Amino acid sequence: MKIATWNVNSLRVRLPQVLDWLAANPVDALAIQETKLTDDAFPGADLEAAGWNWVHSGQKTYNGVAILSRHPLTEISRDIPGFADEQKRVIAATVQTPDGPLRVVDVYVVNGQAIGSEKYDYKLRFLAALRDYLRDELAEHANLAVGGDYNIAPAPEDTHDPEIWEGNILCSDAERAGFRALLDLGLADAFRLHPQAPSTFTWWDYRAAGFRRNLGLRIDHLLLSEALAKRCTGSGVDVTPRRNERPSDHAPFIAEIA
DNA sequence: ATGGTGGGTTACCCA
Repeated sequence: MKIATWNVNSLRVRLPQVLDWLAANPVDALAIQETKLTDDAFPGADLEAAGWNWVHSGQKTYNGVAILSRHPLTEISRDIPGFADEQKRVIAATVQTPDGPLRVVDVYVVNGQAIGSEKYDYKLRFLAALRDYLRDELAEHANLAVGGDYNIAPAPEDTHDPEIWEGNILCSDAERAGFRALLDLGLADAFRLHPQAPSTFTWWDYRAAGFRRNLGLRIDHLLLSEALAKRCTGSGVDVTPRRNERPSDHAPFIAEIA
């Protein structure tokens, strides 16, 4: 079984690339972020024609999250219960795999813009609410995978240059503490369950030829409950879609579960 | 060290 997460930066633009990628990577679940579409504009018919079930929670221009699977999707939930938020950043569904239910939470964490800004404060509040939500999800679902764009590089080695990034947005102590609090619930960072090449990233700035020079960050993650982590046999970033024409600025991250 | 790009929209936008 394979689970993946990918920030596509506009599904309107990236749908052909997503369909191509899915054809080559028939994962059991794909968590998509930044669809930037309202629900009525979601390309559900195109996905269904290719054999994919889907759930989506979107809005105009910004944010928007979707889960795709060839298996049935049930127990669909949107947003973080009890956390008032106009922005569409969270969706969850239970994937009815042949091997049993897999709970998938898809999250697009707030970017935060700059330390000390209003958006940064919103990010920290979002992370605290997410932790409480995932605590409850874990209590109900043994097989829980939380995929998404967390907009946090967990450690200095998750940046191309700690000299530039340490203490900066996406790398501040408070953001990293918010991420660690998720791990402390009993979730494992699938990336770190297996050996990885140094300087492996999931996002590269469009500017300054960031991808060509591998000036990236590892900010997209799949967190696995203990039961899934025990069965995780591999994980890695697929950089190939980042080489496409008109690519997303993020690459997919995949975890394989036995 | 700076500024660069690419989504979206037509904004003092957001990443």
